[in-house]
Amino acid sequence: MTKENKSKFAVMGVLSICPGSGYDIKKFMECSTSNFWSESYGQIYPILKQLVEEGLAASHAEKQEGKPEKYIYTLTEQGKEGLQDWLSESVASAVERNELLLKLFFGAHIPLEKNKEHVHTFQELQSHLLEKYEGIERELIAEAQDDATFSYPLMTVRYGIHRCRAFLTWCDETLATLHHLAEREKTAPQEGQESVLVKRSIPNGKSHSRTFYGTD
Amino acid sequence: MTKENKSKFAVMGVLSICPGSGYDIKKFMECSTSNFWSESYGQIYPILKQLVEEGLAASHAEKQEGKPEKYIYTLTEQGKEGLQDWLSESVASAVERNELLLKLFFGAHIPLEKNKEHVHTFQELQSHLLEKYEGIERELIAEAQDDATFSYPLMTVRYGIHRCRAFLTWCDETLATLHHLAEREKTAPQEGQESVLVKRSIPNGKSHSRTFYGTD
DNA sequence: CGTGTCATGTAATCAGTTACATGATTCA
DNA sequence: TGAATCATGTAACTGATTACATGACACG
Repeated sequence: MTKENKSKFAVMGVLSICPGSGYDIKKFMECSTSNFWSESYGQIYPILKQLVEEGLAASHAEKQEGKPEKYIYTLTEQGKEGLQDWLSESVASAVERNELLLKLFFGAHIPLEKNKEHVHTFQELQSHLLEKYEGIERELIAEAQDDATFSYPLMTVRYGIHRCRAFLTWCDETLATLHHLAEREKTAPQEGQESVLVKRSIPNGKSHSRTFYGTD
Repeated sequence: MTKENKSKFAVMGVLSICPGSGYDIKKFMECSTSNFWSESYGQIYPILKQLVEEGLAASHAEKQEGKPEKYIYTLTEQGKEGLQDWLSESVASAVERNELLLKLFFGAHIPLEKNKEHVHTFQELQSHLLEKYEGIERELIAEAQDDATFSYPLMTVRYGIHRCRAFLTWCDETLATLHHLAEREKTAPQEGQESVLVKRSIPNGKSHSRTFYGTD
């Protein structure tokens, strides 16, 4: 199988539990999968067209009262099979980029307070997310009682909750470290504007560059 | 400031602590920032050229014994300032895609065992990562004793450790849920191949589509 | 009649990976 | 001589966002 596009399966997944228009798909994702997946119209509409061409979905126009007509897409049997095949395939784990960590890694270049701010902003974000997830969790637990189907979305929310809590713990720890570092800085001789990191950089290529933190 | 490219600052960051060639930058990232950031040559070399054009870096050729010549890049004063400015800017938090969660969300479409496999694979990955991070942590703790500079990379490793542990907890929990679901399935009347999710899908657009799990 | 929402689409652009092309040097 | 590593680069392609263009319909 040629390296398939995940967006396609995201769209098929939404159609599988709720046939609808491109517009509907976007709306669905925004309220249901937005914390781990979203698509723009620029992706959705071409994919929908492609799905029909490949016989994985079928569309029909539908008149609505008081609203413009829309094209409802439904997965074909072939489409359902295709989705199931993809769902069964093992997950390709990609390394995700993290801007916060990138900034923090080079944090010695800027005032300590700035780093604290970054962590603090992240902390607030995570605590809001946690609240949001816990709200969704409550709803889903209720629904999962009589319909086991809801257990799956629930698992994804639980993932978010575990992650949020871990990040909040890390924030506390990191803010404490930063605070501790600030204490040290006060007593130790001042380095001025120029950061320590820059000073210890290797001026020419002769010296074999050292591993800064890694294994491998 | 026009929406700036993060790759550029990643490269500048590496140069700030260790001037070197494009090749060196790649190597550095592979052993130091690979769990939250990496770049390909296709990005690095054009960026290096661009940095020189913008006066943010300077390069000079350097002959090496037993190896081909290489071009060493060093940040200029302007480059250092540019980096510091970016490091001080607040972090733009983007929603990251998660293929595992996408598959799990639609997990009701496939046999329970398949979902277990996905979680189990993820579990193994996380436990290997945790081991790796803990190894790096030990090294960095030692180094951070005499050089506070290493506290920053250490924070990024701690982030990884907290996250790994949370994910491992989630894996245990989720595997238990899946196990529990399997027990239920045995006693409950069989649904056959067709999944419940598909059955409860809304057949036409008349019915206002319900929120499947979300707030907002 | 203007604004807001519903609805569909395309074009331009950007970001990023992969594959490819080249070549020096060392070592078995 | 051929493989391995060091080293630099480009071209093609894919993936994805953003901006843009269009238009129906409702409501104030």
